[in-house]
Amino acid sequence: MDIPKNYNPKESEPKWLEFWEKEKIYAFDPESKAEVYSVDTPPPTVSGNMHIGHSFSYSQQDFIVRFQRMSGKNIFYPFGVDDNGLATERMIEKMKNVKGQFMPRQEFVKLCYTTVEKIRNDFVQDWKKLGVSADFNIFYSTINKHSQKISQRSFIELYKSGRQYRKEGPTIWCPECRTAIAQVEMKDEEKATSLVHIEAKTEKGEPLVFATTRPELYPSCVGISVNPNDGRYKKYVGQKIIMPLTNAGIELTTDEMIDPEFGTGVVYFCSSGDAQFLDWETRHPVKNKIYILNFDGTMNEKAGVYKGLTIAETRRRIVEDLSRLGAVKKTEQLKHSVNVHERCGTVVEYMVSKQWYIKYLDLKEEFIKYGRKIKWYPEHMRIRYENWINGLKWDWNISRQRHFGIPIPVWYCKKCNAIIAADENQLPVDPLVDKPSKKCKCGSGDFIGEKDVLDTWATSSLTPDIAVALFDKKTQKKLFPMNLRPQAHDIITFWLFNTVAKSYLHHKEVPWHNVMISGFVLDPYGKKMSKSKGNVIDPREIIEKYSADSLRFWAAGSRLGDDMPFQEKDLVTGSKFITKIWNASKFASIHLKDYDLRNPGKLHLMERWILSKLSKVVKESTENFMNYEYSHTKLAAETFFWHTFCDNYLEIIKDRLYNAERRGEDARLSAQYGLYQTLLAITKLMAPIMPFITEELYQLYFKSHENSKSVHLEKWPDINLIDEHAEHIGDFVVQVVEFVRRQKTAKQLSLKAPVKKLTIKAKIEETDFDEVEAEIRAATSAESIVFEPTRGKAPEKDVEIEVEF
RNA sequence: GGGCCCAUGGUCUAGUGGCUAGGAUACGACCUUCACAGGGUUGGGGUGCCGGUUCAAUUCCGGCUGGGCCCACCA
Repeated sequence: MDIPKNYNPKESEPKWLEFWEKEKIYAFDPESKAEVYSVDTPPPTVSGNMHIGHSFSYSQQDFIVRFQRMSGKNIFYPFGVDDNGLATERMIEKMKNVKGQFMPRQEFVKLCYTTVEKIRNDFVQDWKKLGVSADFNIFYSTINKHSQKISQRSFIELYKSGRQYRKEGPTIWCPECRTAIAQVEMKDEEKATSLVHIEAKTEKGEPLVFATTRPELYPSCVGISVNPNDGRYKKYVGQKIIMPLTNAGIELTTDEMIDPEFGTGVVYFCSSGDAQFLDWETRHPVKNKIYILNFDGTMNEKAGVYKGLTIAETRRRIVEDLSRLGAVKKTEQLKHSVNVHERCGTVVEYMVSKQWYIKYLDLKEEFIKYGRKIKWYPEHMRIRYENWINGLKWDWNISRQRHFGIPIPVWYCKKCNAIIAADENQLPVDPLVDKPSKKCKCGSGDFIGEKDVLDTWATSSLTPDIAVALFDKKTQKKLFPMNLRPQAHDIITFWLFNTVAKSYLHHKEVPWHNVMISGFVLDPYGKKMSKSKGNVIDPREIIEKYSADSLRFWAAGSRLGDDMPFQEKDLVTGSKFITKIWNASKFASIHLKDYDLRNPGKLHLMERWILSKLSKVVKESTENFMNYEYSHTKLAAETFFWHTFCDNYLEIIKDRLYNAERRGEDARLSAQYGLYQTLLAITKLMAPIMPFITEELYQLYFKSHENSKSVHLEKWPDINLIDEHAEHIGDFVVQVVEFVRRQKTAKQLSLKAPVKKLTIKAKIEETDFDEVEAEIRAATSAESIVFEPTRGKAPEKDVEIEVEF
């Protein structure tokens, strides 16, 4: 079949997407005997559209998967979406102009469900258009019934094994929005504040001044500390410090965290709303904590006369009252960064309430051990994982006071307060609607359902289980542990770590054998892209303008794990590559019209040369793909194709292809063989990176000779025809041709301008030269060639060339 | 403040203890009917700064500067 003049990705890409889907090219086959390669695909958050960072990292993982598929593996590549998180909740609130907290939970959840259901398909479309070769029929959503069941079962299992417990703990709270928020919802903000120096007295009546930026928390003060090495205060340590206004007596303790340089070197700790306190408390347990804040940010009765006041009012009043007593010694203005709720800008408070935790601090060493059982690509990313584990201070809080999430599957007995977990066979449950399957041990049938939901990470850390559980037990064994977890480096500490933790707790097994960590896309100046900076790039526009293949080609240009600044002009390279391989294939198809895959008995030296070079490129490409170094494969294949194959090989064999009557049919057949084999191999090498153009070329030409339905089901090239001697002679030919080109360019002559006499001295035997003389003559348009072997004469250069025009 | 990573022509990158540091893009010159003007050939242009190890450093080590991600953040 003829190859048309031009290639149009706008027509071609949708055509092949449809073809792949219809022909189920990427379908997982549970019955296949082939080795399984399973991938724990990251489920993107349903909160808008695919961004450029997604297109970068999903392309990179897809290169690897496509390579593994062509290597004969039975690919398990599911696709999920994450739609139970805060991001989704916020998106729905914005889309529908509602506030979840002011709606009945059932109603809000229903709204989320139906909305997400509607947009999910469009959302996933972006990933298909990128050419991600997932089996989109193996699909899950982290809020669907299936995931709810898995997630709730995980909860119950951990509860029964004693790993899951409930206790009072701090929550990050926004007093303005009156809701618990997650760490990711906070941002830093520089705020001007005043540091108030307050004078207390020691037991013996000596003054002791401490400084605070949070005087409003004064009534909840439960501790006061200095640095153990601070000589100024050593003599007071252990004494009761008498606080002005409240007359509370608080023991002066020491703590390493105190910076003697800051303020006065004396710090007070308040059990309400203060993040510092939480850290301090781990070393100084406090029996009688005082909570003075209501969830709406006002003071409660524990604050005494300040009851009912807001934080700001309390602050002003307390400073006034202390001043009246003469206890305020100084007020310094300073700037510091505080955590605020990113949506409303309110400074967050740490409130104490009942929360569910997974106990895992005792497993740090195990987690590190498991991390070392996994192969990391790139290797150094493991260090981030270990740093995170070593720094863990709290158990894993998995409860959230939110609306749209997977319900925590427990009830509390109204009579005896016992916790009743749901039965596994009644999952999924909503304790606010459903009832336990049996009565409480105390005999009561009256329950209160847990209203909190699970944090999104509690579920997304189960993606291997969720995906694998879509199949029967026998198949599951082949799928788990999975082969690969691909993801970006920003969530090593969340998603990756949490998944290892859950896998340890449930299976005593690593969730996957390999992880590949992608980098970030930065803006053209190397800065982070963010919506607020307005420097984001929409990958859909890039695909529209340049094609998905070009975008993927660009994504293949960065080494795994490296961040890459985005510059639109870099997309041009991919488009040019497409044009080049299109035209080269067009050329080949013209000259291969009468070719029927015959293997010529004897190969011409230039064919032995190109096939030897090709063998090395294939070997290099294969090794690099096996090590997740797709960028090296791309570079090797690209350079080989453009320079070795197009610039030199094609130019050199033209004479034999066009002039069979003069050069002989055998010479032509040899060239056809080299042309076919090499171009087919290049097409296959590039198929994982540019799935569309390679499919187009395969379908247009190669398919009639090969027997796969798609290039993506073809066998990965395996060619081993290394011939060092042929390479040496072939390289010599190229060297001569390039030298003559340079001479012509220097004289501003056409490359086809005839050369009167070409004189070559080289360390090459005459017999070898005879084999390639005709090639040199044709490629240089030389009228006469004088060749002289230099042999043992040891000239300065291996090759000396003279050109006479 | 801590951890990890990165630093190569204007821009994006490859690579190496020693050949003339490779490619892409941008730019200049020339070529062009035989696959390709979204082309070909060719040219100029580069190892962030300071120190150390070494016969020799772009490569190894230390520091600095700049950038990225994560963590902790000042009572």
